[in-house]
Amino acid sequence: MAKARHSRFDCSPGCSVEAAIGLIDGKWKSVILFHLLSGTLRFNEIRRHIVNVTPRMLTNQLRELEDDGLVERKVYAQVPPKVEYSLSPLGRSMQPVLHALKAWGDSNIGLYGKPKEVPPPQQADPGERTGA
Amino acid sequence: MAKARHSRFDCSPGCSVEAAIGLIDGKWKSVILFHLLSGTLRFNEIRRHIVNVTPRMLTNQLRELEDDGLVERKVYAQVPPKVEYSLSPLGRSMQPVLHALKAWGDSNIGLYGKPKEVPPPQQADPGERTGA
DNA sequence: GCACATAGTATCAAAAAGGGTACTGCAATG
DNA sequence: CATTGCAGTACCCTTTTTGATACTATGTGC
Repeated sequence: MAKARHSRFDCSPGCSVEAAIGLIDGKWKSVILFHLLSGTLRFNEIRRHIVNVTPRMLTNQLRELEDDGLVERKVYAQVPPKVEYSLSPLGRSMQPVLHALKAWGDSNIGLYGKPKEVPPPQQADPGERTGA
Repeated sequence: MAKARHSRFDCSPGCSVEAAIGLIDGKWKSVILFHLLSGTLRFNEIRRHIVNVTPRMLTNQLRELEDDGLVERKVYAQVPPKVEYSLSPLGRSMQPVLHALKAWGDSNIGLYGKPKEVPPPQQADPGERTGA
């Protein structure tokens, strides 16, 4: 994220982890990056890839990604505007992360946004807060 | 994981990425998970690991992680309360992601939360928006 | 003339997310 | 007796993020 919303780094070992996700959180960023892994895309192409993203949001996220140096934006001075977005080398270096994320999601999330149910061992009351 | 099983589903491929990220975003979640990778911790231990986290926030994030099945919470009915947090199997399966994140952060972030500067080739005006 | 497509902006609003501080109950410690 | 530590809660507030819509400019196609 462009504005270090994620904490001030006093640098416990988790810092770099946090910093890294800080750059790819945001509702659409990771997805945008993921799509860009496959190649350069134009604004409306991304829009069509990611249903439900409004132009405002897309611009927003793309700008932040650009500001963070993960994405490159190339404008063609044509009459029907043409703007291409692609990963920068830095963005491309994010590939392992994105793949790890996707791999995890594919195997642990039921494609509906929630983690798969882990069958509880033999709990009578799985939802209890275990209050003493 | 290249193809596992095709989710015969119209969700764009980025979905699982987004879902995965959705579970570990939040200002402190990834750091908490990261610390828990090393082993079980008690509430105040985590607090001490992550400077600047307020109890409210910590509870908050831990509860969300618990709700998402990534973290397990174990309460001991002792008099000075004792609560242990540890990764669930699902949370542990996040390890590759967390490590990828950390690896990326370590090599691409200057420990101050910003991506390392990529030395610009020979640009006189690095900040231009390239407006058509 | 009119609509369409491109790549966005502008303007408004609502909802999350994050944050601070004070406070709880109880036992052991000093 | 007062204090400390544990594991949080309660309350209230600010900031950030997300969102829908409508609107811009321009050239092409009908």
